[in-house]
Amino acid sequence: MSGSESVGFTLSQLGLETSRRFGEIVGEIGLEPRQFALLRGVARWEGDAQQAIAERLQIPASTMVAIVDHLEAERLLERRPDPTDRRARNLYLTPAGHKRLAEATTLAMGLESTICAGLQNRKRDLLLDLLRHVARNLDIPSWSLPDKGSGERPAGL
Amino acid sequence: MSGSESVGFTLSQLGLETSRRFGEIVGEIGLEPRQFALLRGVARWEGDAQQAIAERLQIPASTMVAIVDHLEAERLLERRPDPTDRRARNLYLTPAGHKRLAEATTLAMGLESTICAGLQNRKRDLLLDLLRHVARNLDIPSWSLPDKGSGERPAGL
DNA sequence: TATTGTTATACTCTATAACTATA
DNA sequence: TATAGTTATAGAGTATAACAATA
Repeated sequence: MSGSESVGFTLSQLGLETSRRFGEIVGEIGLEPRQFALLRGVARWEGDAQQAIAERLQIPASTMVAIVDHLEAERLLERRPDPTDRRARNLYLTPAGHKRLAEATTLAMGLESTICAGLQNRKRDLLLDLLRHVARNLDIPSWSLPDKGSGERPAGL
Repeated sequence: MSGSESVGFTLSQLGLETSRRFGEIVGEIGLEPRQFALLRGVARWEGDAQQAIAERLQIPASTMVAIVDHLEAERLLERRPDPTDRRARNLYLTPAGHKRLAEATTLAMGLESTICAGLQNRKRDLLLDLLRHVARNLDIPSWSLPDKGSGERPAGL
């Protein structure tokens, strides 16, 4: 973790730098990483209540309010009253929200290309396999990791 | 970075979890990750001035004061006056500091074992090679990554 | 004038708990 | 009573800039 030849240390460095780069890149179109994560979440669970989505993304309720406020002020998503429960606010992406999410996704794919530059497909797959092995060693639940076509997908960075 | 099959997303997840685990583990012997990083830095550059070490670890001067205060209160390191510059304070590990650093290093090696469990040496080396390739793609300077026996080593997580 | 270490301060981030309106 | 969303608030963490001693 801390010395030479350490997988742990290298992973923590690369993870930090990857997150930093991602934040920098989506920042160019005016998004913070967790705003991007929320746009993805709303796209995935469109029409669900604000707190239901917050819970799945592990965002505290009070923090959620601020993020939704901001994205709503930018007209990227909307709160709509729930017809069957007047306490609840259901979340929907606006057309602008869909567009912004698509842009951010494109940027994320660009970063993925940068990260994997010079790796043949076979080596990239090998790397992913090895990383998934490590994920299991760290007890990272599979639903929080990308994998081949199984059900739930992660909502963001 | 955000979707399935993404190296970027997986790296950021693993990096976060690795750092979290490391913090948890060294926490058991009363250290925070950056306190560990500083102990390592002082061991590596023992006798150098407080700010010189802070700069190498990219710790702001005012933050450094608090960390050194704490470690000095715990008698893990000492400030000693510089005989040639009365403004400067040179840092030294105490015997207890050396001991604590060794304990933390042992714990870090344990985490490394957990991370790499079930990987043959050949696969582990392959993983490290692939991660170094990614590091180059991300312009992470080689001096900040563990590598085979070259000069400067990273000071901590 | 510049630099070392320190202190004070301001700022961000986040979570906790109180509050309202509903259920 | 309990829950959805909101607001207010307090805490941690961190950086910025002012300060005293020394170069």
